[in-house]
Amino acid sequence: MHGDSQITHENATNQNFMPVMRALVHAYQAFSAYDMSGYAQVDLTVPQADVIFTLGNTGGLCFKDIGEKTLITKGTLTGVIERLENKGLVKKTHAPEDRRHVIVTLTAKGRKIFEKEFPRQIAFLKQKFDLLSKQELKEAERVLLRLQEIFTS
Amino acid sequence: MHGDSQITHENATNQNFMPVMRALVHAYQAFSAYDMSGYAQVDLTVPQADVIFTLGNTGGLCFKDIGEKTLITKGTLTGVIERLENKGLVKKTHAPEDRRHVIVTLTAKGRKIFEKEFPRQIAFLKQKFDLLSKQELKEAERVLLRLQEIFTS
DNA sequence: CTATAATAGTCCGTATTAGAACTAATTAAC
DNA sequence: GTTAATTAGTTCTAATACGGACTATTATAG
Repeated sequence: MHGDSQITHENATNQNFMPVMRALVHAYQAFSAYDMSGYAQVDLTVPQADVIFTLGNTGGLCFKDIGEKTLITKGTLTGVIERLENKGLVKKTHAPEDRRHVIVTLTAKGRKIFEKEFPRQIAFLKQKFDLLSKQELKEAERVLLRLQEIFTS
Repeated sequence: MHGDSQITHENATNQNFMPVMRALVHAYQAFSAYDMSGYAQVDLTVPQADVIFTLGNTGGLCFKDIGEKTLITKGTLTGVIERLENKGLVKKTHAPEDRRHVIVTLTAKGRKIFEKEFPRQIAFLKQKFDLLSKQELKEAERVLLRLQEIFTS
C-alpha cells in the first residue's frame, strides 16, 4: 500500500489536472471554430488561407519553411499547395542553387486575395481578442507559453 | 484620417493579440502531439480512444451525447463508431422509447480496453501536467476558460 | 387528425491529417 | 571520387473533419 497515488479507471477523471486539460481543448476548439467561420464567405479553407497569409509579404518560401510556419506536415502540404495552384493563387518554381527546393510564390491573383483577406480576417479575430484587457492578454500569453513548454520538454 | 486603427496587410501581423493567438495554437498543438504519442503502442486513434473513454463508466450513450462530449461532429462520428464496432469494442442498439436514438455501448472487450488504457493515458498526461504548480494549474484554468468565453460569446 | 417542423443518424463530396515508402538531389565519409 | 547518409518533395493509405442532402422517427400546429 502506498497512498492513493494509483490511477484507476474509476478515479482517473478526478485527477486535478483534468479541468485544465478540458479547458485547453475547449478554448482551442472555440477559437478554431470562430476562426473557421471567418472564411465562410471566402473560397479558402483554413489551411489554404494559412499558406496564403504565410506567403504574403515574402518573396516566396520553400515547402519546408511553409510547413514549419503553418505546422502543416509535408505530406499534407503537397495537396494544399496543389489546390492553391489550381485556383491560380500560387506558383511553384525550382530553386536553381538547390534543385531539391521548390519555391512557392503568390501570383498576382494570390497577392490580391492576400491583401484583401488577410486584414479582413485579422480584424475579424481582433473583435474577439479586444474583449481581453491588456492585463489578460499578457497573462494569457505567459500561461500558454508555459503550457507549450511543458509539452515540448 | 482617423488614427492608426486601420488594419492593412502590412501592419496586420503587428496587432497586439497576435502573440497570444500564436501561443494558443502552439500550446494546443504541443499538447495534441504529446497526447497522440501516448497511443503509439495502442491500436486506437485519438478520436477512437476519446469515444471509448467517454463511454467508460456509463451504461451507453447515444450519438448526440457522444458528439457533444467529444466534440466530434455527427458525420464523422458515424465512421469512428463503425470502426470501433468492426474492432468489436462497441455495439449499437436502438432505443425502444425513441427509435431515432442509437445507443452505443462498450462490449466486454471494449470495457477491458477502457479499464487498461484510460488510466495508462491519464498517467501519461499527468507526467507533463505535474510539471505545473497548483498555482499555475489554477491560473491556466482561469485563463483558458476566459478564452473559451470570448470565442463563444 | 393531418400537414409541418424538428430531431437523430446515415451517406456523400471535398479537404485535411499523419505517417510510411519512394524518388531525386545534395552532402558527408572514407 | 565514389559510396553512404541526409534532405526535400511526392505519393499512397487509412482515418478524421465539416457541411449538406437524405431517411426515418417523433413532436407540434392548426
